[in-house]
Amino acid sequence: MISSDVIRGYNDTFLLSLLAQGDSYGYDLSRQIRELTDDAYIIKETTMYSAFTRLKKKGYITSYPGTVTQGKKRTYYSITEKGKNYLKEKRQEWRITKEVVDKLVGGDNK
Amino acid sequence: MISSDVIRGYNDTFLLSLLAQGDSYGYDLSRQIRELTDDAYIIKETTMYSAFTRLKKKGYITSYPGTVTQGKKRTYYSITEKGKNYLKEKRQEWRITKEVVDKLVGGDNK
DNA sequence: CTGAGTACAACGACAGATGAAGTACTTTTT
DNA sequence: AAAAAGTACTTCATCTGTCGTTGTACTCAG
Repeated sequence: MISSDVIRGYNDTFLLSLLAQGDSYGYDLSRQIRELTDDAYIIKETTMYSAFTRLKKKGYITSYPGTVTQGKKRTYYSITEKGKNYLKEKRQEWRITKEVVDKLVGGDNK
Repeated sequence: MISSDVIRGYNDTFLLSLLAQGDSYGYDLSRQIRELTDDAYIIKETTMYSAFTRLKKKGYITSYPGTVTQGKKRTYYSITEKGKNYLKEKRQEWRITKEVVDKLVGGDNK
């Protein structure tokens, strides 16, 4: 199980990437992450909610109250144009990061 | 230019990976990193030297004074067996991390 | 009525990265 | 001969994202 610390700073990008496919709320996004990675990565609740705060402050997402279906009321999140641009940059950055780390971690890793 | 924060936690692995090819000293290792990545990643001095302290404390490297050739005296570093095992684990981890992030950053990134 | 699941929030602690500054000696440039 | 640039390392305080703990609040299955 990959630690969140390993991919530090990319949690924001994960959330934005999922939100780019449609509005959603915290609990569901964390479930999506877990399922997409076959339990290889499970985002911590605290990590996720502090990410939302950060993303909102930066203007990358907006939030609105959702319909209460189960338990506590949901908060839905929506990606903004600014958020989409940031996501684009991050996707580009990830491509370069991969190459850089591959070279340096090296060891003929097949 | 990739920030060290992006690949947080992997600086230790970079240094170990280079030391696995032979003993070296700080300044030279930082130069190797810069050249290997074509200036795409330049490790900060403070980041590197604090990494050495950490790696020594964990028993992944040992150090010994080198011959003074230019300026201040060099400190050479050597990877230990424990360090080699850690490096192996990290290389494995990186392979998984790449897959996980690829899935989550997604967006048909070509 | 108890426990598991859904859904979120506040708080303090931690660790790696960073910026700024300093030490010390050598080589190159002006 | 003085200044600047390069080599090589150190100390210290600060920042930021993550993590652990705890708490709130409601629903549903047994």
